[in-house]
Amino acid sequence: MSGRVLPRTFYADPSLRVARRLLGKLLVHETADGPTSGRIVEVEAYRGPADRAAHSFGGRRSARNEAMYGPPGHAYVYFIYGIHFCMNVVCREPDVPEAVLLRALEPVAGIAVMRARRALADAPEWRLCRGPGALCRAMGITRAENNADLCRGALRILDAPDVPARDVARTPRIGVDYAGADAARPWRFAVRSSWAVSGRRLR
DNA sequence: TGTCCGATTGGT
DNA sequence: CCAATCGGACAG
Repeated sequence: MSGRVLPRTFYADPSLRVARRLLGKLLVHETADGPTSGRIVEVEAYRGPADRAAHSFGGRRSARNEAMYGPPGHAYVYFIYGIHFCMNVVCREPDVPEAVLLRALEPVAGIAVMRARRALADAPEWRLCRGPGALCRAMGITRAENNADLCRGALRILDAPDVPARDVARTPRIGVDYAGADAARPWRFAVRSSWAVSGRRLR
């Protein structure tokens, strides 16, 4: 599992740009269970105080979303529906709360470990990291990884070839119908050719 | 302190 | 379509 760790400057940009560029990169997590990794194939940009769908909408700041206000290149992990965790990558400089939600990966390494963690009988590989909650479960990402530095440590993102524009789809974000006009903005990015992408089939 | 509901998932 | 399951956000 080699490859350069993405430098902090990669994340010090608007979430829309970071989201697009994150496609194709490799998320790695080394735990006591063993290493797991996957290629990022679906993400969503959350754009800060002006974005009704963002946890930082209106400048909301609390213990839960504090990581969003921290330096770029860190994880923002939150607990949702009493069951699942979701992982975001924090963007931009401190006090500018933008982030990118990781929604799906193509499993690359540690597939047996992922399958064991998912506790889904005979889960096919393409299902292991499909969806933000599923991805965290398979990768062993929980509350403990909130605020983790992605540039050094057990949870990190490695550089890998960019996905060409013709293979990238843009759609509205999923599960944010409450966000009014912002619900329709095309801030979800997904790799068309990937079988691991969540939701409805892309074109 | 009490109520409401979510950036989800998997099974019916 | 719906239950699972809990803690954040906000009203009072």
